[in-house]
Amino acid sequence: MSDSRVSSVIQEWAYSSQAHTQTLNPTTTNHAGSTSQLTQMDMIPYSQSQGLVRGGTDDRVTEQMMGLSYLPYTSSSCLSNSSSTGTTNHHQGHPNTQQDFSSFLLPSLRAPVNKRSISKDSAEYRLRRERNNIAVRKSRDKARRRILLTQQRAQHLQEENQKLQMRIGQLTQELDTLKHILSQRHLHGAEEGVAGESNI
Amino acid sequence: MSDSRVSSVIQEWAYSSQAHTQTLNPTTTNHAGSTSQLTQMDMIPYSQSQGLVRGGTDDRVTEQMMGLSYLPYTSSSCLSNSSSTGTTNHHQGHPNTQQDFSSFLLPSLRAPVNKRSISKDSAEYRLRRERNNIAVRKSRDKARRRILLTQQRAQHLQEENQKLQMRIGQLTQELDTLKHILSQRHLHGAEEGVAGESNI
DNA sequence: GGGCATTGCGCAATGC
DNA sequence: TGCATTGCGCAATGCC
Repeated sequence: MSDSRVSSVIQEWAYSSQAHTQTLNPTTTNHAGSTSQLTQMDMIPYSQSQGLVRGGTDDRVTEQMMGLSYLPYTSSSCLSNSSSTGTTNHHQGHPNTQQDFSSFLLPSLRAPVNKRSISKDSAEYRLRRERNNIAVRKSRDKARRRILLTQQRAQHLQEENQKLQMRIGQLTQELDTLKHILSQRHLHGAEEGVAGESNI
Repeated sequence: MSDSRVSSVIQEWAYSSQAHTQTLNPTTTNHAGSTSQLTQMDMIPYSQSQGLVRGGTDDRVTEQMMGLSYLPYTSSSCLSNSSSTGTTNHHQGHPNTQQDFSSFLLPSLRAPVNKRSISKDSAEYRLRRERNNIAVRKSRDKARRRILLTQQRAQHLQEENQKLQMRIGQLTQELDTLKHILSQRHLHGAEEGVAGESNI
């Protein structure tokens, strides 16, 4: 769940440093910076934060936190950037004047040199994209259903809560009544006892 | 809330017919077709479906429906399409061989002829995009918080429900006890009454 | 009308 | 390897 913007930006930058030639702004890395504020909440995967809503008692999340996370990443302009075929428009903003420093980066951050030349035109790329798009739609439908179910569950629980509260009120009142009767009868019984004795 | 793909596709197509020159597939309109299946659920605006979870009892939404909505829209390839500056990559897929039929469309569906020539390079465009991006992040943060709160609410309600159930159990038992005592005392009182009379 | 808010979508990174 | 999840930007549309 780690913030993908850092790596993606670096990677994109690395990409651009080897093949792209766009006019971009050197301010993009702020993306990662400003968003890292809302990590904690965002980082909770659905399977954990929602799954079966189990876990115990420490699911509480400080809701107060995370504000302003939507402030402009950099308010940079991010003007265009058509990659090999002008298809992508994401993670723009890295100066083309950038030299290839990828060799100084950790291997994990280095640009995937010739990652099978993701041609973006290749049928394989389109196939993968299309499959991912399907998966994305599927996943989002699932998420929507999950959210809706949670809302309905909360609604149902609230209604049930009210009924239970009312039931408790009834029981309590009934209990009070019986207690009162009992105490009365107790007194009455004592009086009767006295009266009986005086009758003899 | 209506499916935006229809109009967007038409609009994009109209756009392309007047200025763009890409090689695209004429299969895009299917997008609208396949997604219209999951409307009902998707169409519920947060302000209504979640807002203050008020409204009454008709919030129920047929959860059974909507499945397979993630099936491929068209499995079309949607190869690239760098608009004026190669920035966008959405709603692609409209043959450049298309002629301008926009004049035959209803005014509301017609392409916004020279909608101030959304140059995509203009500072105004970037300004609007950036503002929208900020709004989108803000809105999504809000949605995430809302979802989390709903989950926590459901969790809390469930716990409270269990406590209430236990309380009801206690009260019921106590009530039974008192009722038993009362019935016993009733018998006892009757016996005492008989015993007293026979004593006379 | 102008601006922010929502929402569906595709892309890319990453998780599993 | 492939599907699932998630953040992001774009565009359309809703809502003042």
